[in-house]
Amino acid sequence: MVTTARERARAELTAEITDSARRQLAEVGAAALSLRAVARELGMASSAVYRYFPSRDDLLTRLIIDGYDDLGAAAEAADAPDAPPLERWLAVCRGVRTWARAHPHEYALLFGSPVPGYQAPEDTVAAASRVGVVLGRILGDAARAGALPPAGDERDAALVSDDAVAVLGGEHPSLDDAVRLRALLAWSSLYGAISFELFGHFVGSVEDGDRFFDRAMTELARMIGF
Amino acid sequence: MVTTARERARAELTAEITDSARRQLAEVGAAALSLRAVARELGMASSAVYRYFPSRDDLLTRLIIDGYDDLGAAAEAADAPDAPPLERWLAVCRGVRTWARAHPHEYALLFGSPVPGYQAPEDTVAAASRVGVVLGRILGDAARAGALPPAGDERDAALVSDDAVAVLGGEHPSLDDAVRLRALLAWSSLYGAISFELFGHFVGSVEDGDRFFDRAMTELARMIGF
DNA sequence: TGTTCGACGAGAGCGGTGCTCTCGTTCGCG
DNA sequence: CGCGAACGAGAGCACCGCTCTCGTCGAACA
Repeated sequence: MVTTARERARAELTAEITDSARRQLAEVGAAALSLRAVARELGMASSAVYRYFPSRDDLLTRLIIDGYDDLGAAAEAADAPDAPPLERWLAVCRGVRTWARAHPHEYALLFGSPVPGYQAPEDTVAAASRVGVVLGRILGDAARAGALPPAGDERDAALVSDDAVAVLGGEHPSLDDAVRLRALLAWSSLYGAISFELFGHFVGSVEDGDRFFDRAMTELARMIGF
Repeated sequence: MVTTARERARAELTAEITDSARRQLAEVGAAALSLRAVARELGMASSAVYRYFPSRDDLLTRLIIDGYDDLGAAAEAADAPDAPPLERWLAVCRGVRTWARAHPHEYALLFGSPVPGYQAPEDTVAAASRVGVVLGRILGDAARAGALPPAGDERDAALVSDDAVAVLGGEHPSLDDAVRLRALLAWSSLYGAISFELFGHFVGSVEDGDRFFDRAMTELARMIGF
C-alpha cells in the first residue's frame, strides 16, 4: 500500500484546511467561521474546499473532534497519577479550566449551544469521553486505594448507564451508583462553573475567579468523597 | 400625555416583530433566526424592520431579555415560600429544568455560547438575576429560620462580591462566604446539569434523566447545607 | 388651518454566505 | 496507452444583514 502523490496532496490539503479553519475558529468563533474565508486564505476556489469537506458542518465536526481530543490531552497531562485523589481531581479541573480559558471559542463550540444541524455523536463520542475517562480513573484509583468511604452495593440501573459505570471505576465495593451519580454531577458542575465564568454569568458575583474555582472544585471533591 | 395612533401602531408592530422572532427562535434556533424571514412572515419589506430594531443583534437582545424574564417568572412560580428549604430548592430546580426542556432554543440562547457580538449586559443583567434572587431568597429564609448550620463570620471579599452577598441572604450569622460560595457553585451546577442534559453530553451515561436530576439537585442541596 | 419635518414602508442594491453545477485538466490504475 | 475518477476554477442560485433612496403620510407647530 503505497501512498500516491495525489493521496499525500489530499492529506496535506485537508490538514491545511483544518488548520486554517482552526485558526479562524480561534479568532472569530464558530458562528463567523466561513468556508469561503478558509478557501480565500488558502488561495483556492470555495468550491474546491467541498472536495474535502462535503459541508460546513462537516468541517465544524472535524474541529469539534479535534477540540475534544486537545482538551482530553490537556486533562490527561494535568493528571498526576501518584498524587492523592483530591490533588488529582483539582489538577484535572484546573487543567480543563486553563484549556477553556486559552481556547474560549473551541470551548464554546464543544460545550455551548449545539450547532443547528445536530452533529452526529458517533464520531465525537470517543474523543469527547477522554476527560471523562481521566475523571473515572481518579475515581477508580481512589476506590482501590481505599480513599473512598465504603458504600452499599446499590445498583440503580435506571440512573447511571452500564457504560458510565465501566468508565467510572467499574464494579468496586467502594463505588455504588450514589457515588457515581455524584461523580457525574461533579463532572457537569465543573463545566457549569467554567461555562458561567467564560460566558459572563459570574460577572458581578465572583471577584477572584481563580480562588473561587479552586474552592468550588474542592467543594465538589468533598461531595464526591475525596 | 396621549398616545398617538402612530405610537400605538409602532408598539403593536414592535410586539408583532418580537412575537414572530420568538416563534422562529423556538422553531429553528437563534443561529438560523433571520430578520428577513420575520419581515416575510409579517408581510413587510425587510428594510422596514430596521425602523424598529437597528440590527439583528438588538432583536436577539430583546429575545434574551424576554427569555430571562420568562425563566425568572417560572422559577418564582415554582418556589413555595412556606416549604422547607430543601423542598423549595428542589422545586425551583425542577422549575428551571422544566422551562429549559420546554424552551430549548431559548435556553441555549441564554446559557449556551454567547452571540458573536457580545450582548450588552446592562439591559440583560436585571432580567437575568431573577432566578438568582429566588435562590438567594431561599438561602436567606433558611438562614433566618435557623435551618442552616451556623458558620464563622468569615468575609472573604475577594471571593464573592458585595452584590452577590446582598442577593444571597444578606449579612446573616448563619451565612459566611463559604456558604455563599457553595450556593453560587450550586447555582452554576444546576445549569451545568441542565446544559449537559439538553446539549446531549449525558447521552450514554444517564438513563433516567428525571430521577438523575432530582437526586443530583438533592446532592447539591446537601452541599449547601439544606 | 396650512405647512413643514420626521417617521414610515418599499424597493434596489452591496457584499457576504453555503452550496451546486459544469467544464477543462491531470493523475493513477488497468 | 487509454480511460475514468479526482481535482480546481468559475459561474450561478438563493439567502443573509444592512444601507440608501424615494415617495407617502401623520403630527406637531406657526
